[in-house]
Amino acid sequence: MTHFGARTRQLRELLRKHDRRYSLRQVAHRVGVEPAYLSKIERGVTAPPSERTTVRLARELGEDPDVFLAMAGKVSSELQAIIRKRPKLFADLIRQLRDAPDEAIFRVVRVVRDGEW
Amino acid sequence: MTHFGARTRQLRELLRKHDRRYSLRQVAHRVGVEPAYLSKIERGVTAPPSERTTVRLARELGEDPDVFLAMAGKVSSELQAIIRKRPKLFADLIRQLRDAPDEAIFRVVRVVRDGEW
DNA sequence: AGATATGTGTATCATGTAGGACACACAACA
DNA sequence: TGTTGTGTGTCCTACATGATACACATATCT
Repeated sequence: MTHFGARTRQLRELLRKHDRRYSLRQVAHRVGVEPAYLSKIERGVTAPPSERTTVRLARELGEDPDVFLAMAGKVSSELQAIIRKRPKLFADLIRQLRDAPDEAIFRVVRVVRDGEW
Repeated sequence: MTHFGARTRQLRELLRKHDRRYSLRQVAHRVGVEPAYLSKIERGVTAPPSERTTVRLARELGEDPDVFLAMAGKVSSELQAIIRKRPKLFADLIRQLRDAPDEAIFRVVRVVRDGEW
């Protein structure tokens, strides 16, 4: 398991090869944090940042926010809010799908999306 | 929306009518917190307690832990862990079901449970 | 060579989270 | 009437979270 910071650095350095505006300092500036802080995050000296900062970082680096949040050990507060509105239903559903193959979950998404009920 | 503390007090006082072991002090003792703390929780003076304490309280009062956690503004860390393992899949699924009627979600649970795929 | 940019070490801080300790007033009970 | 139990007010605290500020050495342009 490669930690959150390592992944951040990896993405940033990849982008940097074609665009030198992806220095640690410039990314930190665009994301709205101090360079020293981003440095510590990338090296894993500090725990991953807040949800807000994690999402900004994800957008900046072209990563999926939900995936990036997951690597940061978090679940989007938006998703949590959806679950909290109908806790029993969603808790049952999620536990039910815990060991289901990706394909099965994806099928559910598709079926619901296409309203084939 | 009746807050977490009010609901706790309500459940406790209901149980107390038939069993005087459901005094605030005794419940607090069994749950493992100070009476003064539980008092503050029930009156909403303090924010809802930790996940651990919330779940103990739920069990003590015969409430569903997921529902109780939801009232406390939280989502079980167990459920979060499941989501974090496949963030894209679960994020899509949950957003997809945000506005679905209860019945539709329940049907999904049932279908997956019975393996009718 | 000089200016500018880069990553990092060290120190510090504000706020939130999750409670514990203790005393007090009141009610019930024997 | 004393003892026991009950709920609550006040004060305090340990730890985690989420960062900032600043200085410094090094690397990169011009």
